[in-house]
Parts: sequence; C-alpha cells; structure tokens
Amino acid sequence: MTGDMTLFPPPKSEQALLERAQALAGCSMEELATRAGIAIPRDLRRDKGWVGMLLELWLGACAGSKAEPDFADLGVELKTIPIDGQGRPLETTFVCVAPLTGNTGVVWQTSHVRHKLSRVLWMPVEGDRAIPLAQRRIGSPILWSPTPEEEQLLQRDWEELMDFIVLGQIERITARHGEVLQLRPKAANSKALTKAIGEHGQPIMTLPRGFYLKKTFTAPLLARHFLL
DNA sequence: TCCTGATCATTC
DNA sequence: GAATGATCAGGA
Repeated sequence: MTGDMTLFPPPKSEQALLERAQALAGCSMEELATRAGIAIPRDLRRDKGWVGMLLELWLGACAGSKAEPDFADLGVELKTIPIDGQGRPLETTFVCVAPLTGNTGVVWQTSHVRHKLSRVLWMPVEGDRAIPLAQRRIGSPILWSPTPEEEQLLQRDWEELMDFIVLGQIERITARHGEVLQLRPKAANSKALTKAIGEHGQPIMTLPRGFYLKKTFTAPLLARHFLL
C-alpha cells in the first residue's frame, strides 16, 4: 500500500461527501493513517499540511490539483481546522494567495476569495499540542456557504485590503487590518519575494501574501453548528 | 496568553 | 517563484 493512493474515488454528490465525512467523525489520526498505510509524524512542525492531506485522501479529494476546488465536480473546498476542547479554532484559516499585480478592475464578485469560500466542507480536528498527534480526533463536519451577513463582512474587508494593494500601499498592511479577513505573509521564508506595486506606482519586490480568515469569523461559524 | 509575522514540505 | 496543504513561536 502506498501513501499517495486514493482510498476512495471522488464522491458523486454533496450528500455522499457529507456522509463520508461524517463517518470519519470520532476517528483518530492513528486509525486513519494506519489504515491508509501512512507514517505519523511526531508533531506538525515539519509536516504542517499533514492532517489536511490525510483527510483529502480519505474523502477522495483531487489532491495536488490546482486552481480548482478540492472536489471539482461538486464545487466544494475542503478545509481542516484545528480546534481546542471547546470547539473553538486554534488557528486562522488560509484562503488563497493575494494577487499583488494586475488588479485593475477586479471586483469581489469574481474574486478568488469569494469563489474559494462559496462552498466549504469544514473538518474540525483536535489541535491542542498537549494531545499527541496520533490521538487527535476528527470532529463533526460542517458543509457551509456564507450567509449574506458573512459575505458582507468578507466583501468589506476584501475591498479594503485590495484597495491598499492596488494603491501601492501593501507595505502598510498588517494582520490587524480587516475585521474577519486579514492579509499575512504566505511564503517559504522572509527571503521569498514577489512583484507588487510600490507607493509611486513602480514595481517593487515584497513578501507574497495570503488571505486568512480570522478566528473571529470561524469561531461563530463552528459554534453555530453545535447550537443547531 | 494570544496574535502577528515567519516558516515548513512538496510539486512543477 | 507559485501553488498546494497549513502551523509555529516569540514578542506584545
């Protein structure tokens, strides 16, 4: 058995996907890794995407495909989210890389952020570092689309952040900007650079950035599920 | 204690 | 370098 084989073909419907995801609830990383023939790292320091890749395998996501949803036929994106004992998120959620050039005329309606978040299967996973990785369990999955209120929050932040980028003010953006959506470095290290627009409209080199959902956005989203 | 800025692996 | 998958870790 090899690590890159798919345990399942892609699900044929949202319902099938959700049922498959629900069947994983309560399972430990040890169970899923062992049954997939995959070694479990001691921790995630050098394997940050390990849990996400493991769940892609079990859910039949198109691993490695790019610029497409994880479940292309269904238009569904898969997101694992580490949670504490109360079901609250332990980390922000990466959405997509921010385009730093060629943004003249871009609007929210056709943005990558909006498309990525239009339909998401959230897979909560115990993430407390006091719990050995092998013993961490999958939580109850949530198939989600933004409510009108949530989309409005996202759009407001996205437009504010994109304005900075287009106007050559990217170096002034910090993770504190945005109520629910923030812009932070997304790179191999602080020496990785990409082209952007400078304060006088000239090309500059800067850190690649990504859009991330703040915990203030994902926490209520997860909590709502437990109230229903 | 928590959040921001930095970082890790892998593929192409 | 860009894109996929994210979490780490020290300073505020």
